[in-house]
Amino acid sequence: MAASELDLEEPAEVDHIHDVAAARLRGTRQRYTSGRRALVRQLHDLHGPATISELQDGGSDSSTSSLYRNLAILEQCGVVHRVVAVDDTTRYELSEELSGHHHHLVCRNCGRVADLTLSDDVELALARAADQASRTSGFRVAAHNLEMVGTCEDCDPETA
Amino acid sequence: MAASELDLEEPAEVDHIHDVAAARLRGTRQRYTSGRRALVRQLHDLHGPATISELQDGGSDSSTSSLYRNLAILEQCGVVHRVVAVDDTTRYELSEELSGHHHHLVCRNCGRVADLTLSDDVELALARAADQASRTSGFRVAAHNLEMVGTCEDCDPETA
DNA sequence: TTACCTGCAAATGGTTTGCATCCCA
DNA sequence: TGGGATGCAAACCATTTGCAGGTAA
Repeated sequence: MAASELDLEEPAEVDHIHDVAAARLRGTRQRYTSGRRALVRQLHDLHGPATISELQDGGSDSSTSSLYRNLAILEQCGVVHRVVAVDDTTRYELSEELSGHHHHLVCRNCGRVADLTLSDDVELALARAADQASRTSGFRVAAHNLEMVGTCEDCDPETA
Repeated sequence: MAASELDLEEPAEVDHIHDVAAARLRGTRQRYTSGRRALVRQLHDLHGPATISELQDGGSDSSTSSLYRNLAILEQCGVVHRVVAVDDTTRYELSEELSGHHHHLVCRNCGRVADLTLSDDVELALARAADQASRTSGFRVAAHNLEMVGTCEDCDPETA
């Protein structure tokens, strides 16, 4: 990307994401403040869901309580999605509506989480499995999450 | 099942599970106490992963700290598996080695979690997806968890 | 007779909340 | 200029840990 080194946004998708976020907040009489905008921007730039402390280390200058509050508010309006991975840490990412449908790779050693997009035929198989589960279980299945658990390249002794 | 109404075990699988648990503990110089045995029995009898308070309500007479300690110890020797569902509650179940490979249905309203077994062809598709992810991502994928999220019959307004 | 196990109570740590202040629509 | 937003510090709550008995091998 040839974008500016500064904090200016890359126009295309990011602007759209900001527009959606602002609209969603306006809908409930809330404001798209600079802190919230920075948060959304940060979540967009990352390659996978981030923990609170990763967000703070990543340059967020909001207080911890504001981070939690804003993430909760953005989650309520469907802009942010909360993820709890096997290592028990809570992470946040943009909602699939904004980031596209995907799944996660989780490192069982360091807790790192990366996004993973499945091929269409696997997604189709999952959708059919969801239908079948709806029919046989009494649950009305609305979504599915797949987590592939393993060891990332940094933690894999075989790779080193 | 025509087993006794009392607390006597059903011989078949449960005995095997107790045997495995006892052996695993012995391997690390630990004891299969009555509290641990009761815990394993309780986890076996339930239809899905249970929370600490469900275990306590379900008749466990161990102290809370012993419950946590024993679940951690049993997890370390591969008898118990910890699950964190979307609603943030930590749950425990017998490991897949003892309960068989399965996935979970989660009610996004009440947090209830039920076991779900997928058809072989879906499992095959997932295994292939895991292979592909291993090849393309740098992660060495060792396991996968699928969570179907929806509304259980008790919480579904359409069903009522 | 040494370990291991248990229960109680205190400590921990991530997350939430109360409150006073700040600030934008 | 009023209602939301923020920061700080205190509160909360699930989980962990220290310690002083118990208990089994």
